[in-house]
Amino acid sequence: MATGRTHRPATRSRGIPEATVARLPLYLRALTALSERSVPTVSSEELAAAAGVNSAKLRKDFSYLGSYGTRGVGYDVEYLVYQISRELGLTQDWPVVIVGIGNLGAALANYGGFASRGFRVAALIDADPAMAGKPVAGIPVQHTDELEKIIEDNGVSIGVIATPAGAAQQVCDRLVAAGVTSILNFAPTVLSVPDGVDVRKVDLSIELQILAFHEQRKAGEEAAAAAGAAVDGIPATAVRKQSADKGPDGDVPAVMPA
Amino acid sequence: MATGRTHRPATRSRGIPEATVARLPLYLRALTALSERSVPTVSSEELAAAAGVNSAKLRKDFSYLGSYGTRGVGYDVEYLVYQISRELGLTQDWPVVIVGIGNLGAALANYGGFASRGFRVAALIDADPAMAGKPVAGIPVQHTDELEKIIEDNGVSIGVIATPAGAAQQVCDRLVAAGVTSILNFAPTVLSVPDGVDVRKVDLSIELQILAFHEQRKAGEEAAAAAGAAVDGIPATAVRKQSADKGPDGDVPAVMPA
DNA sequence: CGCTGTGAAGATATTCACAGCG
DNA sequence: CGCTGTGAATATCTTCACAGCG
Repeated sequence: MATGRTHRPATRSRGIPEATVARLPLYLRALTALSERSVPTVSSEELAAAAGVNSAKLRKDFSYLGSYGTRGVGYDVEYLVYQISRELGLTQDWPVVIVGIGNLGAALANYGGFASRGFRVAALIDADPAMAGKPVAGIPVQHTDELEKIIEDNGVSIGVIATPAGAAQQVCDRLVAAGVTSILNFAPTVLSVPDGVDVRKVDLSIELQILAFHEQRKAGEEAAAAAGAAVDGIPATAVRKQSADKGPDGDVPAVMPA
Repeated sequence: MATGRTHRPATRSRGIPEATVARLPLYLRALTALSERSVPTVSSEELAAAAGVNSAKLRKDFSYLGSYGTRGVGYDVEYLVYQISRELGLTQDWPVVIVGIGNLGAALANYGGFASRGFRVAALIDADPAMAGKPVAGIPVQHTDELEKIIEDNGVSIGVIATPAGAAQQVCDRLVAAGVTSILNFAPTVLSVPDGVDVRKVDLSIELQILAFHEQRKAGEEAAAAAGAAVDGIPATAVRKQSADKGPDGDVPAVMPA
């Protein structure tokens, strides 16, 4: 509540469905691997297997981009690599800033997948004065005070937030005010952003929780009638297990304070 | 192609839709924050705002769990925290191993959100003998040779892979063979796993590419008829931009080799 | 004949809008 | 009267299955 909208409303881009967009990078990676092995063409079946999807889905996805295949043959690898890259906007250079250079921020700075896809780490920013000047992944860390200047000087439109949860919204606001319109958020918080700004979220703990859900299900199926459903009819005045104890700060990833 | 199935087929658990499961952790986090502030009840509207979703969706999500609210009032925070925790399987302890202790692995090991949700880092594993014994986040790193023993001794069913792409499938196979049935994969590769094993993927570079897509779109809308569509009718023998150069190993996050 | 491209069917997910309980 | 819980309407995504091009 307050700062207006929050999530991207499935912007319904040109005509390409969001679900398809989310898979294009997957196809691109598989195609790049083929390209490096100098494979000239692939069938939808082969490429789908390499990307971990089914072939009908892949063909439908590609159909939104245009008719880039050849019936009876398959797809030209190089051609598709180019088309998908272009569609994703990877034929241009995207300067990116990473804010919050703890373990995670450092891992991101070192991540090879960035540079290899048109993303260039323009700057690393941290609130800790002791970090200033220290090189991480060959790039000197700059202090948060410089944030606005860095964004403007480098024409940065994509920002990565890897700070503790408590600092994320504030950093986000500054990034947005300085002109950033896309944010990749690793802090476990919901960010409020104005319309027109995209936020994507990566949350390690959420992924684990989803796994735990399915894991529990599996265990339940095995034990089935074995142990029997012991815990279930809880009185309306709950039981609670591990909610309001533990440290004062909910969910903060223990990266360097920013 | 080869190792059988690949992705989780939307296991369609009890009756709870996958999309709902994916949001439960979000609600849980918001509720935990309220709980810490000793807020006794919330309306769907308030909670939805805190979780960044709309209230109709939230109510529908909760309706799959049961009727835990009170009409005219809202939801009891503590009670809901418990119910969601239980549904997600967080009332039990999940020992987790992290394989690949580079920057990313270390960030994960230090991540507070794990411990706070019933996940316990049972062991850190790395292939580099030089790492063995070195403590990371207070836990001594063990060598890959011990992997099977560690899994069995600790009854681990969830594994986190933070190795370079090249090692991921191999590590995955060993984890699965040793009894792991849920995997969180940070390596930029498609993992093949047998039926019954869940894989979730977190891919930093994919998220950025999705942002770039939308970012490009925004730019395009602004410039609209300005610059005009210059690049488009490319001959079928592509142009390629940045595919087959760069280091020999596609997408590897530059974490410690495993 | 093989494989793409795609309508149409089916499955999921989201949103609306309101009945009905506290 | 306020707010939940939910059928019904809509939107989105996936899968099927096959026409039709190379």
